[in-house]
Amino acid sequence: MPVDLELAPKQKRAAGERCCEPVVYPDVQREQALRMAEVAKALGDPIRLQLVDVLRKHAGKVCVCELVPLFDIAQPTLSHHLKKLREAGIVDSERQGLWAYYYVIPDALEELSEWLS
Amino acid sequence: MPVDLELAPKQKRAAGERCCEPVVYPDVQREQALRMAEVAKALGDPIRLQLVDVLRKHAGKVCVCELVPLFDIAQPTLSHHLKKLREAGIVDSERQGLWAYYYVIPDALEELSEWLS
DNA sequence: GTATTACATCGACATACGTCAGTGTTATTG
DNA sequence: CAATAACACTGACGTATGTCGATGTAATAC
Repeated sequence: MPVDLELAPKQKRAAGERCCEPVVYPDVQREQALRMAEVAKALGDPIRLQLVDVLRKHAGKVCVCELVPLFDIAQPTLSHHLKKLREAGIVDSERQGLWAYYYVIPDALEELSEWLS
Repeated sequence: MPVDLELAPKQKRAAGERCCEPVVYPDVQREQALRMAEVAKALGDPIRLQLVDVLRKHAGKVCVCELVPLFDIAQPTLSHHLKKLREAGIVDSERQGLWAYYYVIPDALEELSEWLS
């Protein structure tokens, strides 16, 4: 997942010259960076990261009522975090009666994971 | 990298009963989540993610003056992003005369990368 | 010395974020 | 029907963020 991009070689600067030439920016990578940054941003909160951890570990679907006591935050705050994860495309939910079951969307983390490795 | 944590099994709720028992929260995972979330947060901006991408690709050290023309932002803004990456422990820099050279700290992304995979 | 270059820091701004108490919505219980 | 439970949404709050122009700092060129 590299940027298709060549950097100008470094060299001693002559008098009154800029140190480097401008480089063309490839739009190819831009949208991918936007997608991955969105995922990373959603994981950039310790509670959300642990939420994803729990959901991934329990490969099935987990009831919100089981998540609430795991964290020292109010229920609306947890609901807010789950919404953020939903908006980032990392998790999805299913209603069953009174309960809401959350699960990690398969391969949602794959692009970022591969770029990181 | 799992959370050491057991979830209460789901079951039909009897009249007037809560749907699940409270669960003990393990502090073991907490600090790891804080570290990984800090890294993820730093990667949660498309420009910073691309900065890391460029620096990783060019395994050596890259002059700031080569990074500026790659992005459509002012130089102080880029400096700000580099500072964020430094504070997150992802990159470090070296001064050489007028130039500053940035590089990715080896293994800085490893913990998050392994957790994601 | 002065001028110029590379980069960081400062101050300001609008926006986004994490958090909560309160409220609303929907489904189940009795 | 009314009461209760699970969860989402609203509005408010202080704080953090991304951005820029202006300024500061240190090194090189003349």
